[in-house]
Amino acid sequence: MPNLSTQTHPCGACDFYADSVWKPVASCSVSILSRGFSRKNLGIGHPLYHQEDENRGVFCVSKGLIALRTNHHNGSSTLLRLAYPGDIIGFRSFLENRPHRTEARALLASRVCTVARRDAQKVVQGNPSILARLASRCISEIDRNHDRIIAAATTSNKQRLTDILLRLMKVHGEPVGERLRMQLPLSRSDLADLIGVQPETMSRLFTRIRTDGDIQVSGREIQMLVDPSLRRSGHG
Amino acid sequence: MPNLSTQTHPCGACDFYADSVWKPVASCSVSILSRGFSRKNLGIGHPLYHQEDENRGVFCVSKGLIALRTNHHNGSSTLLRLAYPGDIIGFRSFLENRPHRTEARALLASRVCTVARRDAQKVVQGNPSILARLASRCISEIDRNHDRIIAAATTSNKQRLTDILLRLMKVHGEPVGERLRMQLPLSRSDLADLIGVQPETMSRLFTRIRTDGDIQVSGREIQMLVDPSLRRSGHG
DNA sequence: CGGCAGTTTGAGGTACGTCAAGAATAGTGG
DNA sequence: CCACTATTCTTGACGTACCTCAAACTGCCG
Repeated sequence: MPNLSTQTHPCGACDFYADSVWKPVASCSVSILSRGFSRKNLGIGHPLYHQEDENRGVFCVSKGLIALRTNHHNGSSTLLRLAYPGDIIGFRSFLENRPHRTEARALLASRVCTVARRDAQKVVQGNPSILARLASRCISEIDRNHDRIIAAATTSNKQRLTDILLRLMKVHGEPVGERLRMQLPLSRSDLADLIGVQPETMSRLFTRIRTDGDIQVSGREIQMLVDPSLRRSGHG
Repeated sequence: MPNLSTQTHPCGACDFYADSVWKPVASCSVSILSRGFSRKNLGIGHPLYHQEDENRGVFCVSKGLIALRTNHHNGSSTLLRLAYPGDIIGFRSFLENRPHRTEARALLASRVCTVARRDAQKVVQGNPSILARLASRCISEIDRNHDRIIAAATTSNKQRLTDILLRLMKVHGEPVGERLRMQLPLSRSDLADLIGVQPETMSRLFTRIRTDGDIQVSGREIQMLVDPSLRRSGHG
């Protein structure tokens, strides 16, 4: 039975507490936050929510990797975002009170913290600075989207794939001698959905990257030098 | 000399007052809002702000059409948004307290209302529901960006240009007999920057659309049937 | 051993980028 | 009103990259 007056913040022990959207929750509201708080483990491939689902709250990735994807009528899909620990997802449907427009699915074994919709609304109403932090997350998403739109318009698909591999390596890579190695958390199809090409083209892009020699590719295992000075390769 | 207690809302006479982000301003804060409020006319091609400029406030388009564009190092540029009356622009740099990442420039003779940065901050702090409305505008921008990313990945450039022309016609078109006619507010280069192709390709896309026969093109003058059932043409 | 999903490879068609030149348009000044 | 210029737009030619359909291959699991 928790003591309401001294109740600890549910995110207090989280690595990302300093930047948590829930950090500004005042002590008197911590009990509401705690009431709506729950944690959930997701195995690889398991969904957190589906497209068109009603919003159940605000989700925060605590561990692993979540893919946000929209499925199209013709069966294809587009990968819109990779959500890492510390990232908030589901905030659009929460703030606009509408169904999800993307599905969220674990690419790696993941852990997600949820603040149930009703309680999240109460806490946000009682503390505007949470809304300010949510707005900041919105703006980060806008920035990411703009970067992606610009990259799609100005950069070759091969270069964009290289950029993605470098970014993934920074997060997932582990040093092996003077190299970095990672197990790709994404299938070729997922990468194709991320770049916006067909799976066959993605396969051919890997062929071209492999023959360039800077990046070693063997199935989902990727290796490269620790500090690859390969941002040069032009827009081909 | 305005009577502070009964001061009228500066947006009160605006057509978009019902959805204005400043509508929730309480009567006691109207004086602050009014203090920071100014209106400005922009001739065609004139800038509202430049890329890298410090934020001067929150801007609301009152009349005309504003293009938000990012210029790249190599001299090219990408058109990220067309802002119409009622739209808020410059909110990212305002909320995040950072320089603009886009430039804003009038495509048509325009009028823009500004709430100066310092006063806007005060008013927002005093009324969280304004922040909620700003967040809602952020989400609209995210939705637009997602639609664009999806369209770029799944739709042919010819179809995307057709979609843009239809959307522009809804706003700018005027009936002439059983047809709609408009003067394109965008140059071929601007449209190329919007779709993400080269100007030469944009010219060829127009050639192909013209030969399809559903849309008549003559320079910047576009005509089509009032209710064109031409959403059919596939992804060719 | 036999499926099965994910991936790769091949062949042919289409569309886009690039460089280049030419045509149309708008703006300017006489 | 015309001539002139600058800009914008169009067209051509050629190489590259992507899409589509198809088939073969891989690893994995039953």
